Amino acid sequence: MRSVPSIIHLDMDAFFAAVEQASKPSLRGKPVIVGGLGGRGVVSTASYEARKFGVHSAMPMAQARRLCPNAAFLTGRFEAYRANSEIVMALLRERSPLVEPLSLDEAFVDLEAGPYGPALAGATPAEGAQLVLALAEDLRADIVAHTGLTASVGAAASKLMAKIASEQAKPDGLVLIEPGSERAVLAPMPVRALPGIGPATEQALRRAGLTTVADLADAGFEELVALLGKAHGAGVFQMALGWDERPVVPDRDAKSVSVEDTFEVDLADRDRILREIDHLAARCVRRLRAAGRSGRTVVLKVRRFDFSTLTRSETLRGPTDDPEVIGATARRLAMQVDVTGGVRLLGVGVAQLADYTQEDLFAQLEREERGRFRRRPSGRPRKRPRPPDRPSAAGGRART
DNA sequence: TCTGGGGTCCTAGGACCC
DNA sequence: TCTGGGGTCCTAGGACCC
Repeated sequence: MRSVPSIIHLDMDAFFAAVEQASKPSLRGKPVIVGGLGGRGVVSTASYEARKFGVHSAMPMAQARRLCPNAAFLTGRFEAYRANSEIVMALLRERSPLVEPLSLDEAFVDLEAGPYGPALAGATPAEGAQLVLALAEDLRADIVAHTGLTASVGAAASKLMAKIASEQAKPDGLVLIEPGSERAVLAPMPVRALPGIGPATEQALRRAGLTTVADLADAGFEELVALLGKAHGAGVFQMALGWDERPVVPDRDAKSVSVEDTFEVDLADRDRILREIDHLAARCVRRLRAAGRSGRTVVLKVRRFDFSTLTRSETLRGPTDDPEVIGATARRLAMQVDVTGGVRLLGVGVAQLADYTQEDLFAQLEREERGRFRRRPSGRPRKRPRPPDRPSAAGGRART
């Protein structure tokens, strides 16, 4: 691991709410809550003023209203957030070409690959740390100057520790973790401080008597793998030791595109459900095409009245960006789902993405195939009838 | 007060192939 | 007849993150 803390993690403070406050002075210093305003909305971002009342992300909006009735409640304005995000990301890229955005408001930057890389590489650890601190403060000031928004920055020798540092820096702060001090810094922290450990993993670890990161390190590789499975267990053990060699990777291609809608009132009518699926498919395709991609696997997501959520997917013979094909596939999948009692959410997504195909030959094939089936004399089953929860998959592949 | 929307990665079983 | 073993693809679900 490097001896200079030249990886930084930047996290904008209460980003959506802060953008609203920056663009509307009357909101400054007041609680602002951004999220879904409908009956089933949740909080997307709460300003720090609102957090004092106990409001936080993912909280149902109705609860937020009870806790903080005098807040300004706003729906998201994503164009504004995206515009501010682009300004911030551009400022990061001035510091290094190695910028890895994690979301609109968060990114890793590897300063070693930037203009100060040589200086950092040639520096003693102490000099290097001083230089990183100066660069990070300059960055934070630059962001305020260009956007009026504050950011918290963590600097360390790895992504893991930079992320932990930025968490400690919030809000509007800068924290540097000295290379070599990783284990000592992590040891007293609760396991939840490690990225990738959520409520379920925390519970599993607690049942085994492990509550701090030091406990994880002491437990050892074998026990963590037995408890959490191969990949997760091994990853958690490495993190517990402060060990992380993951590079900062810019320009990661999306692996799936999806859209979903939660309805104000559950949908019970099958025809209405099928119409909604068509709309979702059209929206999904718009996003797919905007990204210049096409997809081979169509995924339907259904959340029922009781919040039970299931997915059904079908892999086509080739990638498509045809809304007719994606819509028809999703509708077909919907016919396999029991919707009695009602549906609160529908989603349509596409995975196994490929770069845009000019001719979209596979969509043609899919259309021809459907046409053939329609012409088939009625009453005759096409091929073998599909079992209700097992759509044909291998059969399609064999004809490719 | 019931619980958004957009993603990522992992696991596990069955099909299929050699 | 009590029956391999590995690799890959597909599907479903779950945990997690912002």
